[in-house]
Amino acid sequence: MGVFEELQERGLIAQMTDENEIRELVNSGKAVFYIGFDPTADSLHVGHFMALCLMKRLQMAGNKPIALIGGGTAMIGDPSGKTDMRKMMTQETIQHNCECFKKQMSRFIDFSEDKAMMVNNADWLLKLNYVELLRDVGACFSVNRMLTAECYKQRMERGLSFLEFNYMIMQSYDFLSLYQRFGCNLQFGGDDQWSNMLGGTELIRRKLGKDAYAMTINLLLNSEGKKMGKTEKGAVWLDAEKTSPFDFFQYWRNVADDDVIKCLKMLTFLPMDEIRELAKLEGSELNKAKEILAYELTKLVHGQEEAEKALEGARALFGSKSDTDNMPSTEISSELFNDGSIALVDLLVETKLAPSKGEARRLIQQGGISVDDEKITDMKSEISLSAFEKGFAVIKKGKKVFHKVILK
RNA sequence: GGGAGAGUUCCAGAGCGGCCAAAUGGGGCAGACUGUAAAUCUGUUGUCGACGACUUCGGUGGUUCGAAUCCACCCUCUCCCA
Repeated sequence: MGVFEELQERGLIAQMTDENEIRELVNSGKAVFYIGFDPTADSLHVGHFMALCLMKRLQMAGNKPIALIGGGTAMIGDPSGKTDMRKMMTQETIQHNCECFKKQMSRFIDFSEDKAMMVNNADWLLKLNYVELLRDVGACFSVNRMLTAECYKQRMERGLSFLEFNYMIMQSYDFLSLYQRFGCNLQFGGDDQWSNMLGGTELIRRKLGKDAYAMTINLLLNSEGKKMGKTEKGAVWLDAEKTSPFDFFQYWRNVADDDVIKCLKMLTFLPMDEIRELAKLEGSELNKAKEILAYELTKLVHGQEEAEKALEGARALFGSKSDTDNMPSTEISSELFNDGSIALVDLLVETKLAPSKGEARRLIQQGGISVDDEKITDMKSEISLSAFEKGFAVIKKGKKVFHKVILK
């Protein structure tokens, strides 16, 4: 079984320009392909992670990946599938984000010995001359055709600026450039990129009379059809500073029953045989599969050590043992105490368990807060220094959020 | 360039001089039930020294005892005509 078949079986493949050609290229291990990442934030998130996994899978099969960082395209902003216009990003922010991306990517992909490359499209896009580009590339695009592209559909109702409209041209130009520089004739990406990618293959055909191919992978959607990897608080980041390994672990530990197997298939490197076994589990047994999913992903993103810690921490907490070593924590100084005690409300705000005192009061009133396993419902409660005799206290918010408060 | 309309709290979307911290729905948070799942039901959802006070309805000024609501100018967006 080739890598292509494996991708297929894992449910990753969404659309392709030419199945046979792509299968051939990829399975023979001779493909040079690229995936683009626009630095729109200072950390990669789960969506990027899928693409990185794809890269890794193909790299393991002998193919050569090019990671394209979109320092140039980020200046434009991809309108695909977006309902609103993006805020324009400053050049400094983009530069900063590029650096962050680079760092994170090198952890997943092996860039040594020319086994993979990393390039930034700012290197060629920013130098472009407007009129030259129009004559060179603009002539190859039909506005009529572009307007019918799926990715602009939502925007046709709410408005699309000329700036964003050009995104497709920029991405197409990238593909052309990479083809010419590195012989890259394959582009992969999320399914929302399909139109943009087709633009590239067509540009190459028109300009060079050569064939290039594109393939998209399915977006990670949950059983309700919403994008996964997002929480109310924003994306689930790969940066440990932005999403702690414990929270990351918990996110996957808590996926819906219907989504576990899909996630295992699409996001982990577990052999398919093993996944098929797990797929037989039913009811509460599925919790095992969830635990494996969470562990595997945390291991991939944060390393084995962090994954073990998160797993043990979670087990201890939910298994009512008293292991507090791996719990998210906040250090507070005794200066915050007045006459040997601090209002619980203030403590909740201090630990960021509640964004405001009002919210903190509500949590307490509704019975959502316990301190050292003791439920507290009086919103005027004070926590005295004596509660910290062992050096710390554990606050539990709701059913799943644990937090250790350490006294300094 | 001409004309028409819109901008409200996390989102969608009511309100069109006082009864508005602002209907309703979604989302979030918490409670019950459970398997750290889903569904369901209940409560809650601007801030604070909290039966009260303070700051919010694109921005800046104005009218008024009183403005999200009326007026002027500005900004942004949508639509129609060119």
